Amino acid sequence: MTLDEAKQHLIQAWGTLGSSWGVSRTMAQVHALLLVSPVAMTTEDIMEALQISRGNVNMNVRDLIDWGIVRKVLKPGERKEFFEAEKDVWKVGMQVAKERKKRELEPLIRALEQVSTIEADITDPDVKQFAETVENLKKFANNTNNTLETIIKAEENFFWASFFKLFK
Amino acid sequence: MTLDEAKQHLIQAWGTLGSSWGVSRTMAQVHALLLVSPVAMTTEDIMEALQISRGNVNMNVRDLIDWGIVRKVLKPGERKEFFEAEKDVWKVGMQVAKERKKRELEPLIRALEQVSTIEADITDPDVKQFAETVENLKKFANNTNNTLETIIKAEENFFWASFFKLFK
DNA sequence: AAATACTTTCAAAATATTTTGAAAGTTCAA
DNA sequence: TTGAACTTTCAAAATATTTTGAAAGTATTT
Repeated sequence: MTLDEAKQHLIQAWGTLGSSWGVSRTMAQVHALLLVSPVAMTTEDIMEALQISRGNVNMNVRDLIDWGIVRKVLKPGERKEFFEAEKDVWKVGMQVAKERKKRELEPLIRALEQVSTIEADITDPDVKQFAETVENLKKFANNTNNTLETIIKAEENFFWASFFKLFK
Repeated sequence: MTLDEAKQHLIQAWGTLGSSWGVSRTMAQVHALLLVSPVAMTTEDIMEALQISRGNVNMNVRDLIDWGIVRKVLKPGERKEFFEAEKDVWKVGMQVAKERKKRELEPLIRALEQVSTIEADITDPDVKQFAETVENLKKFANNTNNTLETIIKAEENFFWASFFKLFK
């Protein structure tokens, strides 16, 4: 397998996986492309490499930037914008965990809070069982949220710790 | 908020969230419906409650059964099949983690193994950096896989432990 | 100020996914 | 074996998502 074949394979695999992670195939492919590119790429480069339109590249790159896993880089003397992916896979993982927590878990927790304001006869066994299910869901969601929070915090501290070591 | 309103709210919220978890809205809604139903439901009940077609109910219930979070129950004397959701949200969470591990993480790891069989000049800096990125992805994926494995195993042991306690 | 080099937007087109419902399949009782 | 009660399948329709590309927008140079 040559380098280019290997890259193609990885981009394909990443793209396929994307869909099960709630990310569109193209967005995942753009991410993979930047991840394995040794240099920052322009919109044109990405269009060419993945055979997709300008608008498509623009939207997906913007989303990846929103996720905090791709950066815009400006090269002195160049008008064009270049894009590069965060290469530290741990940081990528943490960033994704952080965003998913914010986008998925937190809205769920808010919805559950809402639903648990139900005002009904607590002696009704149906009400009681519903209240219990919601309570369990809340506990579960909060527990997951806290666990993620702890892991993310720990990772961030670890990151800053190694960062500050540079100045010691 | 009445019981029925609260149920509707929860079913809606669960459905909305489903999409970001790579599960179709309807499948998530069927799950939520069964989760908050105090009794097992028939295909007709689900059709009625969610206003969806027979075929749709059939497919989604089958998928939920595949995920291991909904069970078919047969009532003596009844020809119809009834469905009920696993009510223990921890078990549901573990089951989902287990399935996602199998369906998403494991294929990724296999793809990465494939890609790392690249045979190319290791002195080429581009090849070297690619190999490194793949190596890091592998480490990350394996680490996540092992962590999940450990958590799932721990939960299962815990479950069986409490189960056996019943007989002490 | 005008031309140039780029980026962004967004309505329409293409594509992918989900849903329907009727027909085919299955099971069971008589 | 037939018919009634139910479940499953799947091609076509409906719906949702993604992609395109040209026009509008923005920034920089001349």
